[in-house]
Amino acid sequence: MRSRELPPDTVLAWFDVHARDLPWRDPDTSAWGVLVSEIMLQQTPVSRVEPVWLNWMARWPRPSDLAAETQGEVVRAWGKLGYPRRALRLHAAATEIAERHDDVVPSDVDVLLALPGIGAYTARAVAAFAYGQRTPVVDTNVRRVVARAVHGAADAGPPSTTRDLADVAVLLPTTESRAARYSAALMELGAIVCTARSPRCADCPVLSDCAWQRAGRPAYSGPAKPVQRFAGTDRQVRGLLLDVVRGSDRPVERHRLDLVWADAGQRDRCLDSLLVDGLMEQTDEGLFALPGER
DNA sequence: CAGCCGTGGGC
DNA sequence: TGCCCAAGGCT
Repeated sequence: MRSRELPPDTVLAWFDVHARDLPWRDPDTSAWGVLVSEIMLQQTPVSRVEPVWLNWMARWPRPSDLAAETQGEVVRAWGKLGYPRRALRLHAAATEIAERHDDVVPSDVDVLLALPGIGAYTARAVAAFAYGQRTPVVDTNVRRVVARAVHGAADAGPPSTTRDLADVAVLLPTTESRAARYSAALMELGAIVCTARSPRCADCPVLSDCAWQRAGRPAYSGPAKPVQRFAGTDRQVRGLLLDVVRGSDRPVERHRLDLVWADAGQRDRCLDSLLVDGLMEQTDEGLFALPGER
């Protein structure tokens, strides 16, 4: 099955010319490097990931290198990428890969899915981009591109993994290597042309085939998307607390943490949740440190 | 499955 | 400014 709106030849030719030169796209990048990039890129812009990824790969070129590190060092190297539990999960995944997969990142989607921090998107991204497999890779960019070009809608509706995967599966070219590259191309199209706000339709390779364009670019009519607050949430407070500990080379006193947020109840709750998550530990003297750095 | 989990940049 | 958005995953 071929898509009239997203023809592989057109999309691939565009990608050949316009693909960004990202370090994890270097042909020499290992499957481990691809996996690390995909975890870091979850909900995080490319520009912030690049320097951290370069440092990370120079320091821990194999899963076993990361597995040998303390959790605290890993959380510290994660820096301010956000969602630091990803760092712990990546460390746990590296440990499993080192111990149970002979230090080789699995290529099978179902095996990848069993690793911590790897879900429907990341498993298929690794299978496609590290191992060249033909499998639908569906992220927010792809969902938007398909919603517009194929379905004629301004944006994708609520995500449904099963439906989204089937939706994209029928678009993939038959040839394995072309399919993998096509997946990367759809993501790139969504990232730099078919963007969420003010899409650059004039630069789009499939403008003349686009169903949304054909329909006169109607406004989004689906259900309202839930807006994520941040200011004042536990997420913000956790971030502030962890930042204090992450920025210190020795365990910090409770008083230092009390300074970052006035509401003692919320502060205590967040501190406790950080301890429960394993992002922090308390020393015998009652000081706070990154895990494994007591 | 809806809500939660960081952070910063653009408009 | 406040809001939206950024290569999601987990419970």
